[in-house]
Amino acid sequence: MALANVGWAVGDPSRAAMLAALMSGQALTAGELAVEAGVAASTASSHLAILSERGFVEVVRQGRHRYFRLAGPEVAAMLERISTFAVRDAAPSLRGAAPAALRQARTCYDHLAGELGVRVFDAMIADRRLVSSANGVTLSEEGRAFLAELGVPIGADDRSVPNCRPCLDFTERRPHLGGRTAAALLTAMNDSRWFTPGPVRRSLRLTLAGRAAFDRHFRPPL
Amino acid sequence: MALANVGWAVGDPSRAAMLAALMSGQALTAGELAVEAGVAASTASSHLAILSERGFVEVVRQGRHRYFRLAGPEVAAMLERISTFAVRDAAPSLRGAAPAALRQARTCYDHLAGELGVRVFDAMIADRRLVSSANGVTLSEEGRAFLAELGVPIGADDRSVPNCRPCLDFTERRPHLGGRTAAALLTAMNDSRWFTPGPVRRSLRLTLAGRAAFDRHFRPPL
DNA sequence: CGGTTGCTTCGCTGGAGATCGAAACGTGGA
DNA sequence: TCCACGTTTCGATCTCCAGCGAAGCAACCG
Repeated sequence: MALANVGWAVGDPSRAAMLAALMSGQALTAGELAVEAGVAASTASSHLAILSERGFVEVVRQGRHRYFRLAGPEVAAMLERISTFAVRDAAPSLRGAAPAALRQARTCYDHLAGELGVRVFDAMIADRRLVSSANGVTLSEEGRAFLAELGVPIGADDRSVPNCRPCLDFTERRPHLGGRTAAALLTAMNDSRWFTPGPVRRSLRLTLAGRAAFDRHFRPPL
Repeated sequence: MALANVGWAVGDPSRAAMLAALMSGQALTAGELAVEAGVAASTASSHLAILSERGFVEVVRQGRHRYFRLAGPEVAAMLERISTFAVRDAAPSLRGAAPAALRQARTCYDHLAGELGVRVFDAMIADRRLVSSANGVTLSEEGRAFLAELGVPIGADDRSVPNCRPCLDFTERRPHLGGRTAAALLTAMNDSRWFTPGPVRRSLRLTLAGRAAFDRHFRPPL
C-alpha cells in the first residue's frame, strides 16, 4: 500500500531530519546529513539508501563525496504538505513571530537566505553581475569587480564546491545565492556590521548601515 | 518533528489500511476497521486511539458503536497527496482513464457516488425531499413519496444503520447520499437499467434511459 | 435483571529495524 | 605509492511497538 510505504519511509526520525534538511534545496553530502540527523555515518548511509531506492532523493557523485538532494519538486511539495498538516493547530504564537524574523534574513548554513538573500540574487542577475550558465550561475567580470569592491575574496571555481550556485530558498521559493562566494559575502557583510543577530537562532536583523548598503548595492529589480 | 510524527502515524500498515478505508468518506465502526486492516479488535482499538489523538480521525458514538471518519477534508487531501505520490511514475495509462470513469458515477460500498451521487444529494435537498436534521439528514414526507414512486422500499429508521446519511464523496469533496435507503435507491436504479457497469471496477456508466431519468428526477440545482 | 455484542484496557511476547563500531572500499592528494 | 578521508558493508545489540488473548466496561435486547 502506497500510503504505508511512503509514511514508513518518512516516519523515521532520522530520515525525516535528513529530508527536512534537504528541503532547503541544498544538496548535502552523506556526512553532513548524518550530522544533521545526529546519527553515525553508517546509519545515515543505510537511511539514504532507503530514501534513494524509493525515489525521495537523488544522488550525484562528486569526487569522493556523494551529494544528495530531493528528487524533485513533487517530493518537496508532498513533504511540505505533510509538515504543515501537523502544524495546523499548533500554538499560534510560533506561526507569527519566529517565521517572520526568519523570513526577512537568516543564514542558510554559511550564506544569506530569506527575502534579502533572494534580493541579492535577483539584483546581481539584473545587473548582469551574475549570469546563468550550464549548471547554475557564474560570476561575470563585472560581478568579480563588484564583489572585490565590497571586500569579498573570490576563490578559484572548484567543481565540487562551486563559487556561486543557486540555492532554493525555503521561505521564498526562489533561488538565493549559495556557494563559496556567497559564504564569503556573508562574512564581509557581517564584518561591515550590516547585520546583528536576530531574535531567533539563525535569523539576522538588518542594521541601519546594512539597510543603506543594501539600497545602494542591491537595488531591488523593478 | 512534524514530518516524522505524521509519517510514523500513517506509516504503519494497519493504520494506513484503516485510513485508506476511511478515504471513501464513509464513517466506519471500530470493528469494521479492524476487519479492514486484518487485525484483532484490541489492536485496532489502540491504532484508532493513536489516529484519534493526533487528529487524523474523529469519532462519534452511536449506541454501542463508535463510528470513525476522517477528521476533515485537509486530512483526506493530505493522505491523497501521499498516496498519489507513490504512483506518480506508474504507468500513465491509469492516470487518465480510470479516474475519469470513476469520477462520474461509481459505487461507494452499496450506494451511488461520484458526480451523479452528489447530484442526487443536492437535488433532493433542493426539492426538500431531504432535510438536514440533528445528526445528518432525514427524509421528508415528500421524499418518502418521491422514493416510493421510484419503487424504492424505505425501511424503518434504525439508529445504528440510518435510513439516510451524508457520506463524504472522495472525488467531489462534497456529501452524497449514503445509508440504507441510498443502497435501496441504487438497487432500484440498476433494476431500471439506469446504469451499466463501467470500464473500471466499481465504475458505473449512465445509459440513455438513465440520463433521461436523471434529468427528470434529479434536476441539477441552478 | 442476565445474556449478547462492541469496544477498551492490560500484560505479555515476538520481531522488525534503528543503531553503533569495526573493517573494507574507493577516490584524491602528497 | 602510500596515506587520509568519505562512504559503505557487515555483524551484533537493543529498543520499540504491533500483535494477541483474556478480562473488564458499557450499551442494547430480551
